[in-house]
Amino acid sequence: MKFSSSYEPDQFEADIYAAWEAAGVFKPSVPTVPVDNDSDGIDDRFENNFRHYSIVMPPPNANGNLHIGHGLTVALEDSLTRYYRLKGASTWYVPGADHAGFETWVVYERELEKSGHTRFEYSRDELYTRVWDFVEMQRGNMELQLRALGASCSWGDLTFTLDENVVDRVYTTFEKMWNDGLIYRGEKLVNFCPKHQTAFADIEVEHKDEKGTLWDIAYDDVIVSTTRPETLFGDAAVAVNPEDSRYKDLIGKTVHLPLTDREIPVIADEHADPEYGTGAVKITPAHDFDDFEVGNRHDLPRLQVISEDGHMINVPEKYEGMTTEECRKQVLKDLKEQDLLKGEKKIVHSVAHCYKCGTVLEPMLKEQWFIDVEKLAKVAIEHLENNEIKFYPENKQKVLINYLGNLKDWNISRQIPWGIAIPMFRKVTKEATDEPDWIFDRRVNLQSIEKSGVTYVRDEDTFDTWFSSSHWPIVCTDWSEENPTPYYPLNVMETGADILFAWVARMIMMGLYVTGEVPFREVYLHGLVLDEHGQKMSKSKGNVINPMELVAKYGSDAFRLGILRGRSAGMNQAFSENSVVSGRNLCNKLWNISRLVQSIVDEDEDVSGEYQTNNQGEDWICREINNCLKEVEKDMKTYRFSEAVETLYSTIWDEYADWFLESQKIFRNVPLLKITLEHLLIALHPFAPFVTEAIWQNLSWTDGFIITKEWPSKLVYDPITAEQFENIRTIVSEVRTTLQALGGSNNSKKYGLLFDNDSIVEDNLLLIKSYTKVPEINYLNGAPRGLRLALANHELYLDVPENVVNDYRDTLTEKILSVGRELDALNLRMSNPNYVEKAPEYLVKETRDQIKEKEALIDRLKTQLELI
RNA sequence: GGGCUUUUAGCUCAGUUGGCUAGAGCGCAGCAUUCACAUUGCUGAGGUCACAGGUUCAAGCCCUGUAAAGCCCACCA
Repeated sequence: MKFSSSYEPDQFEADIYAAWEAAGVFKPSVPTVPVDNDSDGIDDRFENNFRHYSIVMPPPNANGNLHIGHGLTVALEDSLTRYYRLKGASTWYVPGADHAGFETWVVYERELEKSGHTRFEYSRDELYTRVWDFVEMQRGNMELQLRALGASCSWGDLTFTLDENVVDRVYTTFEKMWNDGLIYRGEKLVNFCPKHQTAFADIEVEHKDEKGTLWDIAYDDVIVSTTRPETLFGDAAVAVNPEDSRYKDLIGKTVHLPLTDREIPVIADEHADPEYGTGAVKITPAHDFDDFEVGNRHDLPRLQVISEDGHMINVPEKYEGMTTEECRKQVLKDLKEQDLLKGEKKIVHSVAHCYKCGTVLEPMLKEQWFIDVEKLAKVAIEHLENNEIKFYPENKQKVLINYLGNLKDWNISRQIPWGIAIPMFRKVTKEATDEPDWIFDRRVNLQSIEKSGVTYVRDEDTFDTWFSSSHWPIVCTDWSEENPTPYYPLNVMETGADILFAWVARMIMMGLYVTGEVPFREVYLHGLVLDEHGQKMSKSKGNVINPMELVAKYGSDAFRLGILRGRSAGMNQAFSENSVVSGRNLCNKLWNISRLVQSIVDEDEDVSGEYQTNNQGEDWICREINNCLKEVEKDMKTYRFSEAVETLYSTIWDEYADWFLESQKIFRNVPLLKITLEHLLIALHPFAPFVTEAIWQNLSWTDGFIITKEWPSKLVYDPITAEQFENIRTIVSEVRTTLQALGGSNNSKKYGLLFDNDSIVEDNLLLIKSYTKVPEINYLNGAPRGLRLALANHELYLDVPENVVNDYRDTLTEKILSVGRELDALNLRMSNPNYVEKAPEYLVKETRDQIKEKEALIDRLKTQLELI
């Protein structure tokens, strides 16, 4: 006997994981590149879908630790992987690590600052090397944590987002897009973080409502309203609404720009809202997104008055070099002195912030690389509307289509050194007028290149990480034009619902652009893991749960079972340690179940051979296990993880342990015990990989690894006999309930049972005795006495003395009343002719049968009451 | 301003094409104790399914509206 009395996860987990890895069981069993594919008459596509199962991990930050969301991701993805592996598919779960461009850069820059240095002391290339080393030092942590969570991923295929093949693929796509005219260099307003000195894509910007002030400033006869007086030096016009009668006469004239000697035109534009402020608005094309558009419509000059580091430039000397904040104060003061400040109002408006440091973002005129997304989005929408990708939850499909329909061009330039260098070189030889201003070249290790006597220097920017990660399904599966792997498209993309737009949308666009196919067949989006009160976890609130601590405390399986509990696609749901405790309990229960089965097997060592069923309980458990397997299969197909776990939980605990195993203490059926336990272990394995493998390795008769076994086939049993077991369960339950209802303590020790002619009871005396724990069951000699079990309707009596029976009168009366109420409801339904006519026949028949049953039950209960 | 989601037991959630007496885990109350497991077993209490209408023989589920909570998108100077 190798089983200790409780399951101790830390005694097994590390060894088991190491053994799996050593045995190579995580690798796909069918090669990932196509082998010579002889025609065997089977449709390749069908065969591919049938035999391969591929899933890639959303790459965790190589530099960080896993958080609770990663814990959920791994629990979901690994359960799928293990399930399909058991189902016989060649599964390929590709792990990844993210260089996390901006995130990591922020961390690194903080380290630099701590050591008293700044980014300006180093060249871009030096910084890149330094960050690389910094990340390299940390990288192992994340991988160890994935192992502790039990991720059965193919480690040899781990993809880092800066791997050579990733960079190659990204450059190939970029070159193709450049040649296709989908990439352009544009001077546009971009959201710029003055602290981090980089631009962002629209999607990375965090808008927050903030209190601000709306000032009214007199520009001659026109009073404009603005929240940013300091930008007035960049004004190119004043706009009024063409329908606004107040200003009609002014359109086309000029007004004097305060604090300067400039005159600017008054223009008519829809942008000006007559209802807002004074109805006249100053137009600053270089520092406001709306104004930029207005400027384009009216061909206005873009005057930049704020530098990238947030200081005033190109302004009257007095203001030159001030920060925007200082300048605002000074401008307001000067305006007031000249009596040009006509009013102020407190307002709440939405302000763009850096999602990392919270700094207010400055709209900044910059030359950047943009992707013209219109065509890409259009193709993506077509495929989505064609239902080529199935979404869980379903509604995200529409949400995504809607998003893609309104997408603006995508800024892919970032001014940070940590990332994939943009492979573009700018012409610096001025005389070469015939040559293009920019050329594509992969030699980004060079700062400058020569081409037919012309010198070009490399753009120092790097790619937005979403640009490279939009290739994730392609690069992880090593797809290529020459060798399109059967593992692409992925069977499923599992990731967070919060990055539907940032990542999923872009993977779809890029997958279609590069391969012509959608990158995955299904998408499962998980929601946020909230704390137990439904609050978002955050460091500042101090409610962050570290998954690795829970793994250490309760075991990896317990964590996985716990985090899957009560969770459904796309929903932000609460999580508490309780659910992990319940998972831990299940593991221990299964361990002890196995311990008991093993002990029976040990005692009856010589029994072997095929299983067969010999009594009601045995047929019944076969039926229940079959149902459970069917349910789990259905749940896995529809990504209902929580339900799958719940089904297994109750089958293992409430049915196998509480009913079947108890019966097996009397009837021992070793072959059946073995096969049923194996079935349950295999079925639970996707969710609780370690404890099931630990048990598998400890059982005397099993061999190999459970991880590579076959998903159980259905058990053979007799359905009629199985159903008879329900009788026994009803009898036992009624005995228990009645004993409890009698009040007092130790009832099950005090009273025995009496039975009369009743084959079910007679055949199962020992079993009933064992379940109910009554001291004895005797044949009833003479007239019935005690309490007859009226619900179960069997010739079985609780042998209790008359005074105790009397105490039971109230319970009985109450029972008669409640059954009577149910009967009334049924009769009412039948008295409705529409019901009898329109409801399906089987329902009407069912109602009739139930009425009969209830009537009979009331009769029995009444008879009994009279007897008392 | 547009869109999405949620509202079911004390808490966290199921309830898949409408079908009768709405489920689970945790928590709570009572009973049990040399039994594989106290990380246990047995029993029980607890719900006008947010609200108001409507469709239907039948509504937690479908439709309309209201309220509350949360999220996303958008240029409000």
